Amino acid sequence: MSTASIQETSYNRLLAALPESELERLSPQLELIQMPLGNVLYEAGDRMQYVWFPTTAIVSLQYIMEDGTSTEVAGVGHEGVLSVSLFMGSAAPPSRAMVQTGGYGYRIKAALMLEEFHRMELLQRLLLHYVQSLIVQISLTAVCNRHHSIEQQLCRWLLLTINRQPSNELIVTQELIASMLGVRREGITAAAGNLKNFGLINYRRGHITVLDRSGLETMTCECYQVAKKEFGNLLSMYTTAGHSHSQTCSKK
Amino acid sequence: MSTASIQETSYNRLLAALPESELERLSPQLELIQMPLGNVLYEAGDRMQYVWFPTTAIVSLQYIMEDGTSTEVAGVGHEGVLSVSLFMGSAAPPSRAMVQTGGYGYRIKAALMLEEFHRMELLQRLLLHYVQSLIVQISLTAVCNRHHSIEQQLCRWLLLTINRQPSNELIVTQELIASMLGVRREGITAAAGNLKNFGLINYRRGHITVLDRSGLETMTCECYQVAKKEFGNLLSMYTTAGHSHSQTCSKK
DNA sequence: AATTGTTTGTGCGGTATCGCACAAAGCATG
DNA sequence: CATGCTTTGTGCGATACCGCACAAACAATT
Repeated sequence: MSTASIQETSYNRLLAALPESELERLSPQLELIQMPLGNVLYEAGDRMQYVWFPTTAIVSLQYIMEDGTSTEVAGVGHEGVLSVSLFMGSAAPPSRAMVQTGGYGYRIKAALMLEEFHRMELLQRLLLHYVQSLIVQISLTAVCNRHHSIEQQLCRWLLLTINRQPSNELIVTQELIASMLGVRREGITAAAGNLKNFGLINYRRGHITVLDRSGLETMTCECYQVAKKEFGNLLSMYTTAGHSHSQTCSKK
Repeated sequence: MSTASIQETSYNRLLAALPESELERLSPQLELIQMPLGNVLYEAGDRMQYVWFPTTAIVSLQYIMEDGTSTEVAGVGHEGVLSVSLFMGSAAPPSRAMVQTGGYGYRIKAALMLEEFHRMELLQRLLLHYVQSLIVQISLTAVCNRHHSIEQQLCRWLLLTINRQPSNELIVTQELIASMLGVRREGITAAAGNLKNFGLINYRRGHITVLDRSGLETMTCECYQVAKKEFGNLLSMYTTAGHSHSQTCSKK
């Protein structure tokens, strides 16, 4: 099938881990391709046409921010696969996949790959889809840690937290928030003091009350909106009028 | 079944999204419980006994570092579920789950929940397990961004990258590495200069050669070892002598 | 009402990283 | 081998955050 041994299907560890029978079923669909440096497999939000299994290439998953700057949240080499979101039930990936080290890999049409998942129970689909949202959230955390101020992160944390509960009064100490965000307690004190001066929140020992939600939303970083939207999409997809048969339909 | 409306199963959005028939099958197994503040559902590495669906409680997923300090990588409220690693094929979670806002939730024995996944094809299990490793990697990125120096992060990045390719010479500019790690190019220049002085690496325009791998390993942060081990476990589980029938066996 | 322990506020020097500006070195191309 | 562009090196001051120390405010308890 292929000539150079390093380019054989088995060099991708995931493909190699499949039993003979499974691999035989897939291999007619697998296409050996070059993956040159700088090649963008997909952009965030794209509808993915393929699933890639790198052999010698290394692909970088990058989270792109509004100002165009990007941060790598993970790398994918011969141990992995790209277009993971597809398996998770959402065709639109949260990050860009760009070849960071040129090389070879295999690709297979997304639709074919999805057929392997068509027998999944609804419960399984649902949970997997949630995991996808979780991945987004973790990614955002990584991004936020690198790029945004304590104040912005505090806003994000407050908003995400009150969205999950009925009241707009949180029962937490600044000390606890600090350990959540991985910063000093004094940093939280300072940031909270500012937000209080702006009239966005109020607080006393162990309690924080959100007074102006939209005010917080303007102060926080983009991470909040993205995270919120991600969960919103997930939930609306399952709670409204039954479940679409095609997993790849986009909201348009 | 339960009295207070806010504590009904439907208040957890995932449970609510299940069709009647599915929920009826699960509900006899679901146990309404209190989830008091500070309660630790599981520690990183624990064998999980339950799967939790919070209703009013909020749980924090925390990555614990060697010095005992912790960072939240994600929060889980009524939109989510805990013990996700279980669905992903690895019973040992990468992070601690601690109740951050006291409240209620439902729990179900892990073994029962796993039965819902027993019909999965091997391919599906494999891919899902990989996703779990990916989550770990993303989490580590978040942690590393917050807590470790550019120099440590550069070491980690170099090691993870050369582990994925045959040669120990990378073809990247410092500029590119900087954008990967989300820092200034000058920061990479400084860090690389140090590593060069220590004899750990050598480089020229667009090329970096790793001279002393174990030297880098001593300089990098714990994140590297964790990430490496995570992928190692994943791969060894599928490449050696067939697949264990129980997904919950620990390496001991 | 007094006491006690926890939580929050504040000040100060230290450090890592940033942003910018520009110089030096390296590679490629004609 | 000379030119030109990219990459790497260096030197600032500015800034955000840290670590520590301690004071002030608060709530719970006696």
